[in-house]
Amino acid sequence: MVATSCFAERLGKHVPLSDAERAALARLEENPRKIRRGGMIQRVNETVTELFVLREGRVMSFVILPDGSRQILRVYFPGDFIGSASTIYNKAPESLVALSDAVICPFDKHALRRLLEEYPRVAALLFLLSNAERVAMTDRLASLGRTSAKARVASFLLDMFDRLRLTDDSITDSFDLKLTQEEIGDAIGLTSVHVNRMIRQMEQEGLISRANGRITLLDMALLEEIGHYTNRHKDMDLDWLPTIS
Amino acid sequence: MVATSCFAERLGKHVPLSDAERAALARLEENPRKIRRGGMIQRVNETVTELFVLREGRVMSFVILPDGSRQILRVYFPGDFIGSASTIYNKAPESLVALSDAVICPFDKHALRRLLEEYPRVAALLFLLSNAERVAMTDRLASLGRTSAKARVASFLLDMFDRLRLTDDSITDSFDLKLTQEEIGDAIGLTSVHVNRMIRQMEQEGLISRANGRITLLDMALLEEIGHYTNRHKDMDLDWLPTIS
DNA sequence: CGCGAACTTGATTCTAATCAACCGTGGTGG
DNA sequence: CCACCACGGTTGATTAGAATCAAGTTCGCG
Repeated sequence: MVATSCFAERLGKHVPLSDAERAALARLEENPRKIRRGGMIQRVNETVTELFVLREGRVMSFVILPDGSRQILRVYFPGDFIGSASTIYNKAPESLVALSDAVICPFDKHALRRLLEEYPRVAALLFLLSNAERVAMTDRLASLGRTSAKARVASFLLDMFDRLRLTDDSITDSFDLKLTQEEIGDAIGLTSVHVNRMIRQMEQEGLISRANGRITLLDMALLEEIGHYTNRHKDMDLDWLPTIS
Repeated sequence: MVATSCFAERLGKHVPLSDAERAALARLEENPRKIRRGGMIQRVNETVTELFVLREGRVMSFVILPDGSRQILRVYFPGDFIGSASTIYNKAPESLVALSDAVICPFDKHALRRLLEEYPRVAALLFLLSNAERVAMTDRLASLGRTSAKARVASFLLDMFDRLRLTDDSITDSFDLKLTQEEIGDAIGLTSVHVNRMIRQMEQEGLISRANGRITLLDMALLEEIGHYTNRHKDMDLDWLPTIS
């Protein structure tokens, strides 16, 4: 068996990888670094040449607007590829902060270049996953642009849930959000006060229940309807990619 | 001189391309197809195996929510690569409609596969541009989630302007929007009525002026401030990519 | 035990949506 | 050729949904 990695494992869920590819991906994770909850990984406008694989914990990307308000752009989970913006921009367009204690594996973009050169199939795969991220963004965009506060909360919860379940099979109907209501609000364009009211309302209606930070989804079907949510992870198809050479 | 293409020309603005790469990209555009204004290119949930290069005109991607409201996800200009979602999904997550008479060049995703296999540097380049699209989405996300109606209109106009200028050097301070106020609203999460009020207000304040569908930006600096807008096209850096072999 | 951060709740304000009417213009068919 | 129509734009009045402001309360932790 060849050395594997968090990232290779994730990619391997989509497409079989050769041993050489696995080894190459594992090399990206040679320098794990621990980050404390709240620790800043990357600051907006800072010069960056590094990307990251998130191995453990949770990380968020966000921007702060001139009036001080924050927009959380994305919450990342183990196995996610973070900071891809530095492939095109020398200055970070977004900040990265650990939402929980986390382990990240930084690597220089020149390491990525070598990977792309030597393993074109991996390059293709990264291209596809970047497209998947783009689609995830468009879903959020429709949510923020055209749906009610309640719908946004519902779809946000479902999205977190489905993404967590990708890597953790033990999850059936409940999960630790590990976000404050203020953070939820900053992710979906609401104030913490209003997020609270919506969560509370959904709890009273029997859609969800809560116990010390843990959310249980009681009526998944109704939540999906309320949030206009579609699970994008189910029907991905990458089979048409180049086969292992 | 080797046959070139709309798409190769665009990519070539970022990174020098070899003749072989140009030729390969040109092959994607072998089957141009004319589309009338309003013509549907792709319907959401339909099975799709094609992607497109937009050669002429304008195209938008959008979704319709169950209550009938529409969210426009992206407006595309000549040289743009459209429908990349079908690289991962067999069913289209978004619809594509021509905003003006347009010429699109469809190609099958298996043609893309061959391209990615044979020209790894192009694969890398597509990966990077997909990341750029993702960043553009995050900018919109912050705009919809955390800024006022006026700010959204301002940043939307500036974004259109800067993207048009990428391919059309003759543009200095004015451009044809070719969108109805309702379409603008659907792009930035407002009603047409409110878009009208904002545009009108910005006109009175001397920020912009209008003449039969043509917008002139009178105070670019102030517009950027109002819209919290940053031009992402200026400081892209792809020089670290593999060099021509 | 006391402190601070997160959560909860009510009262009020404000932004944008909704509803409704009207105008101007370009295209169409009688 | 002109009347009419449809679509996009404009404007005012009213409403609704979320923000804001303010004041507790609960919980985890040093």
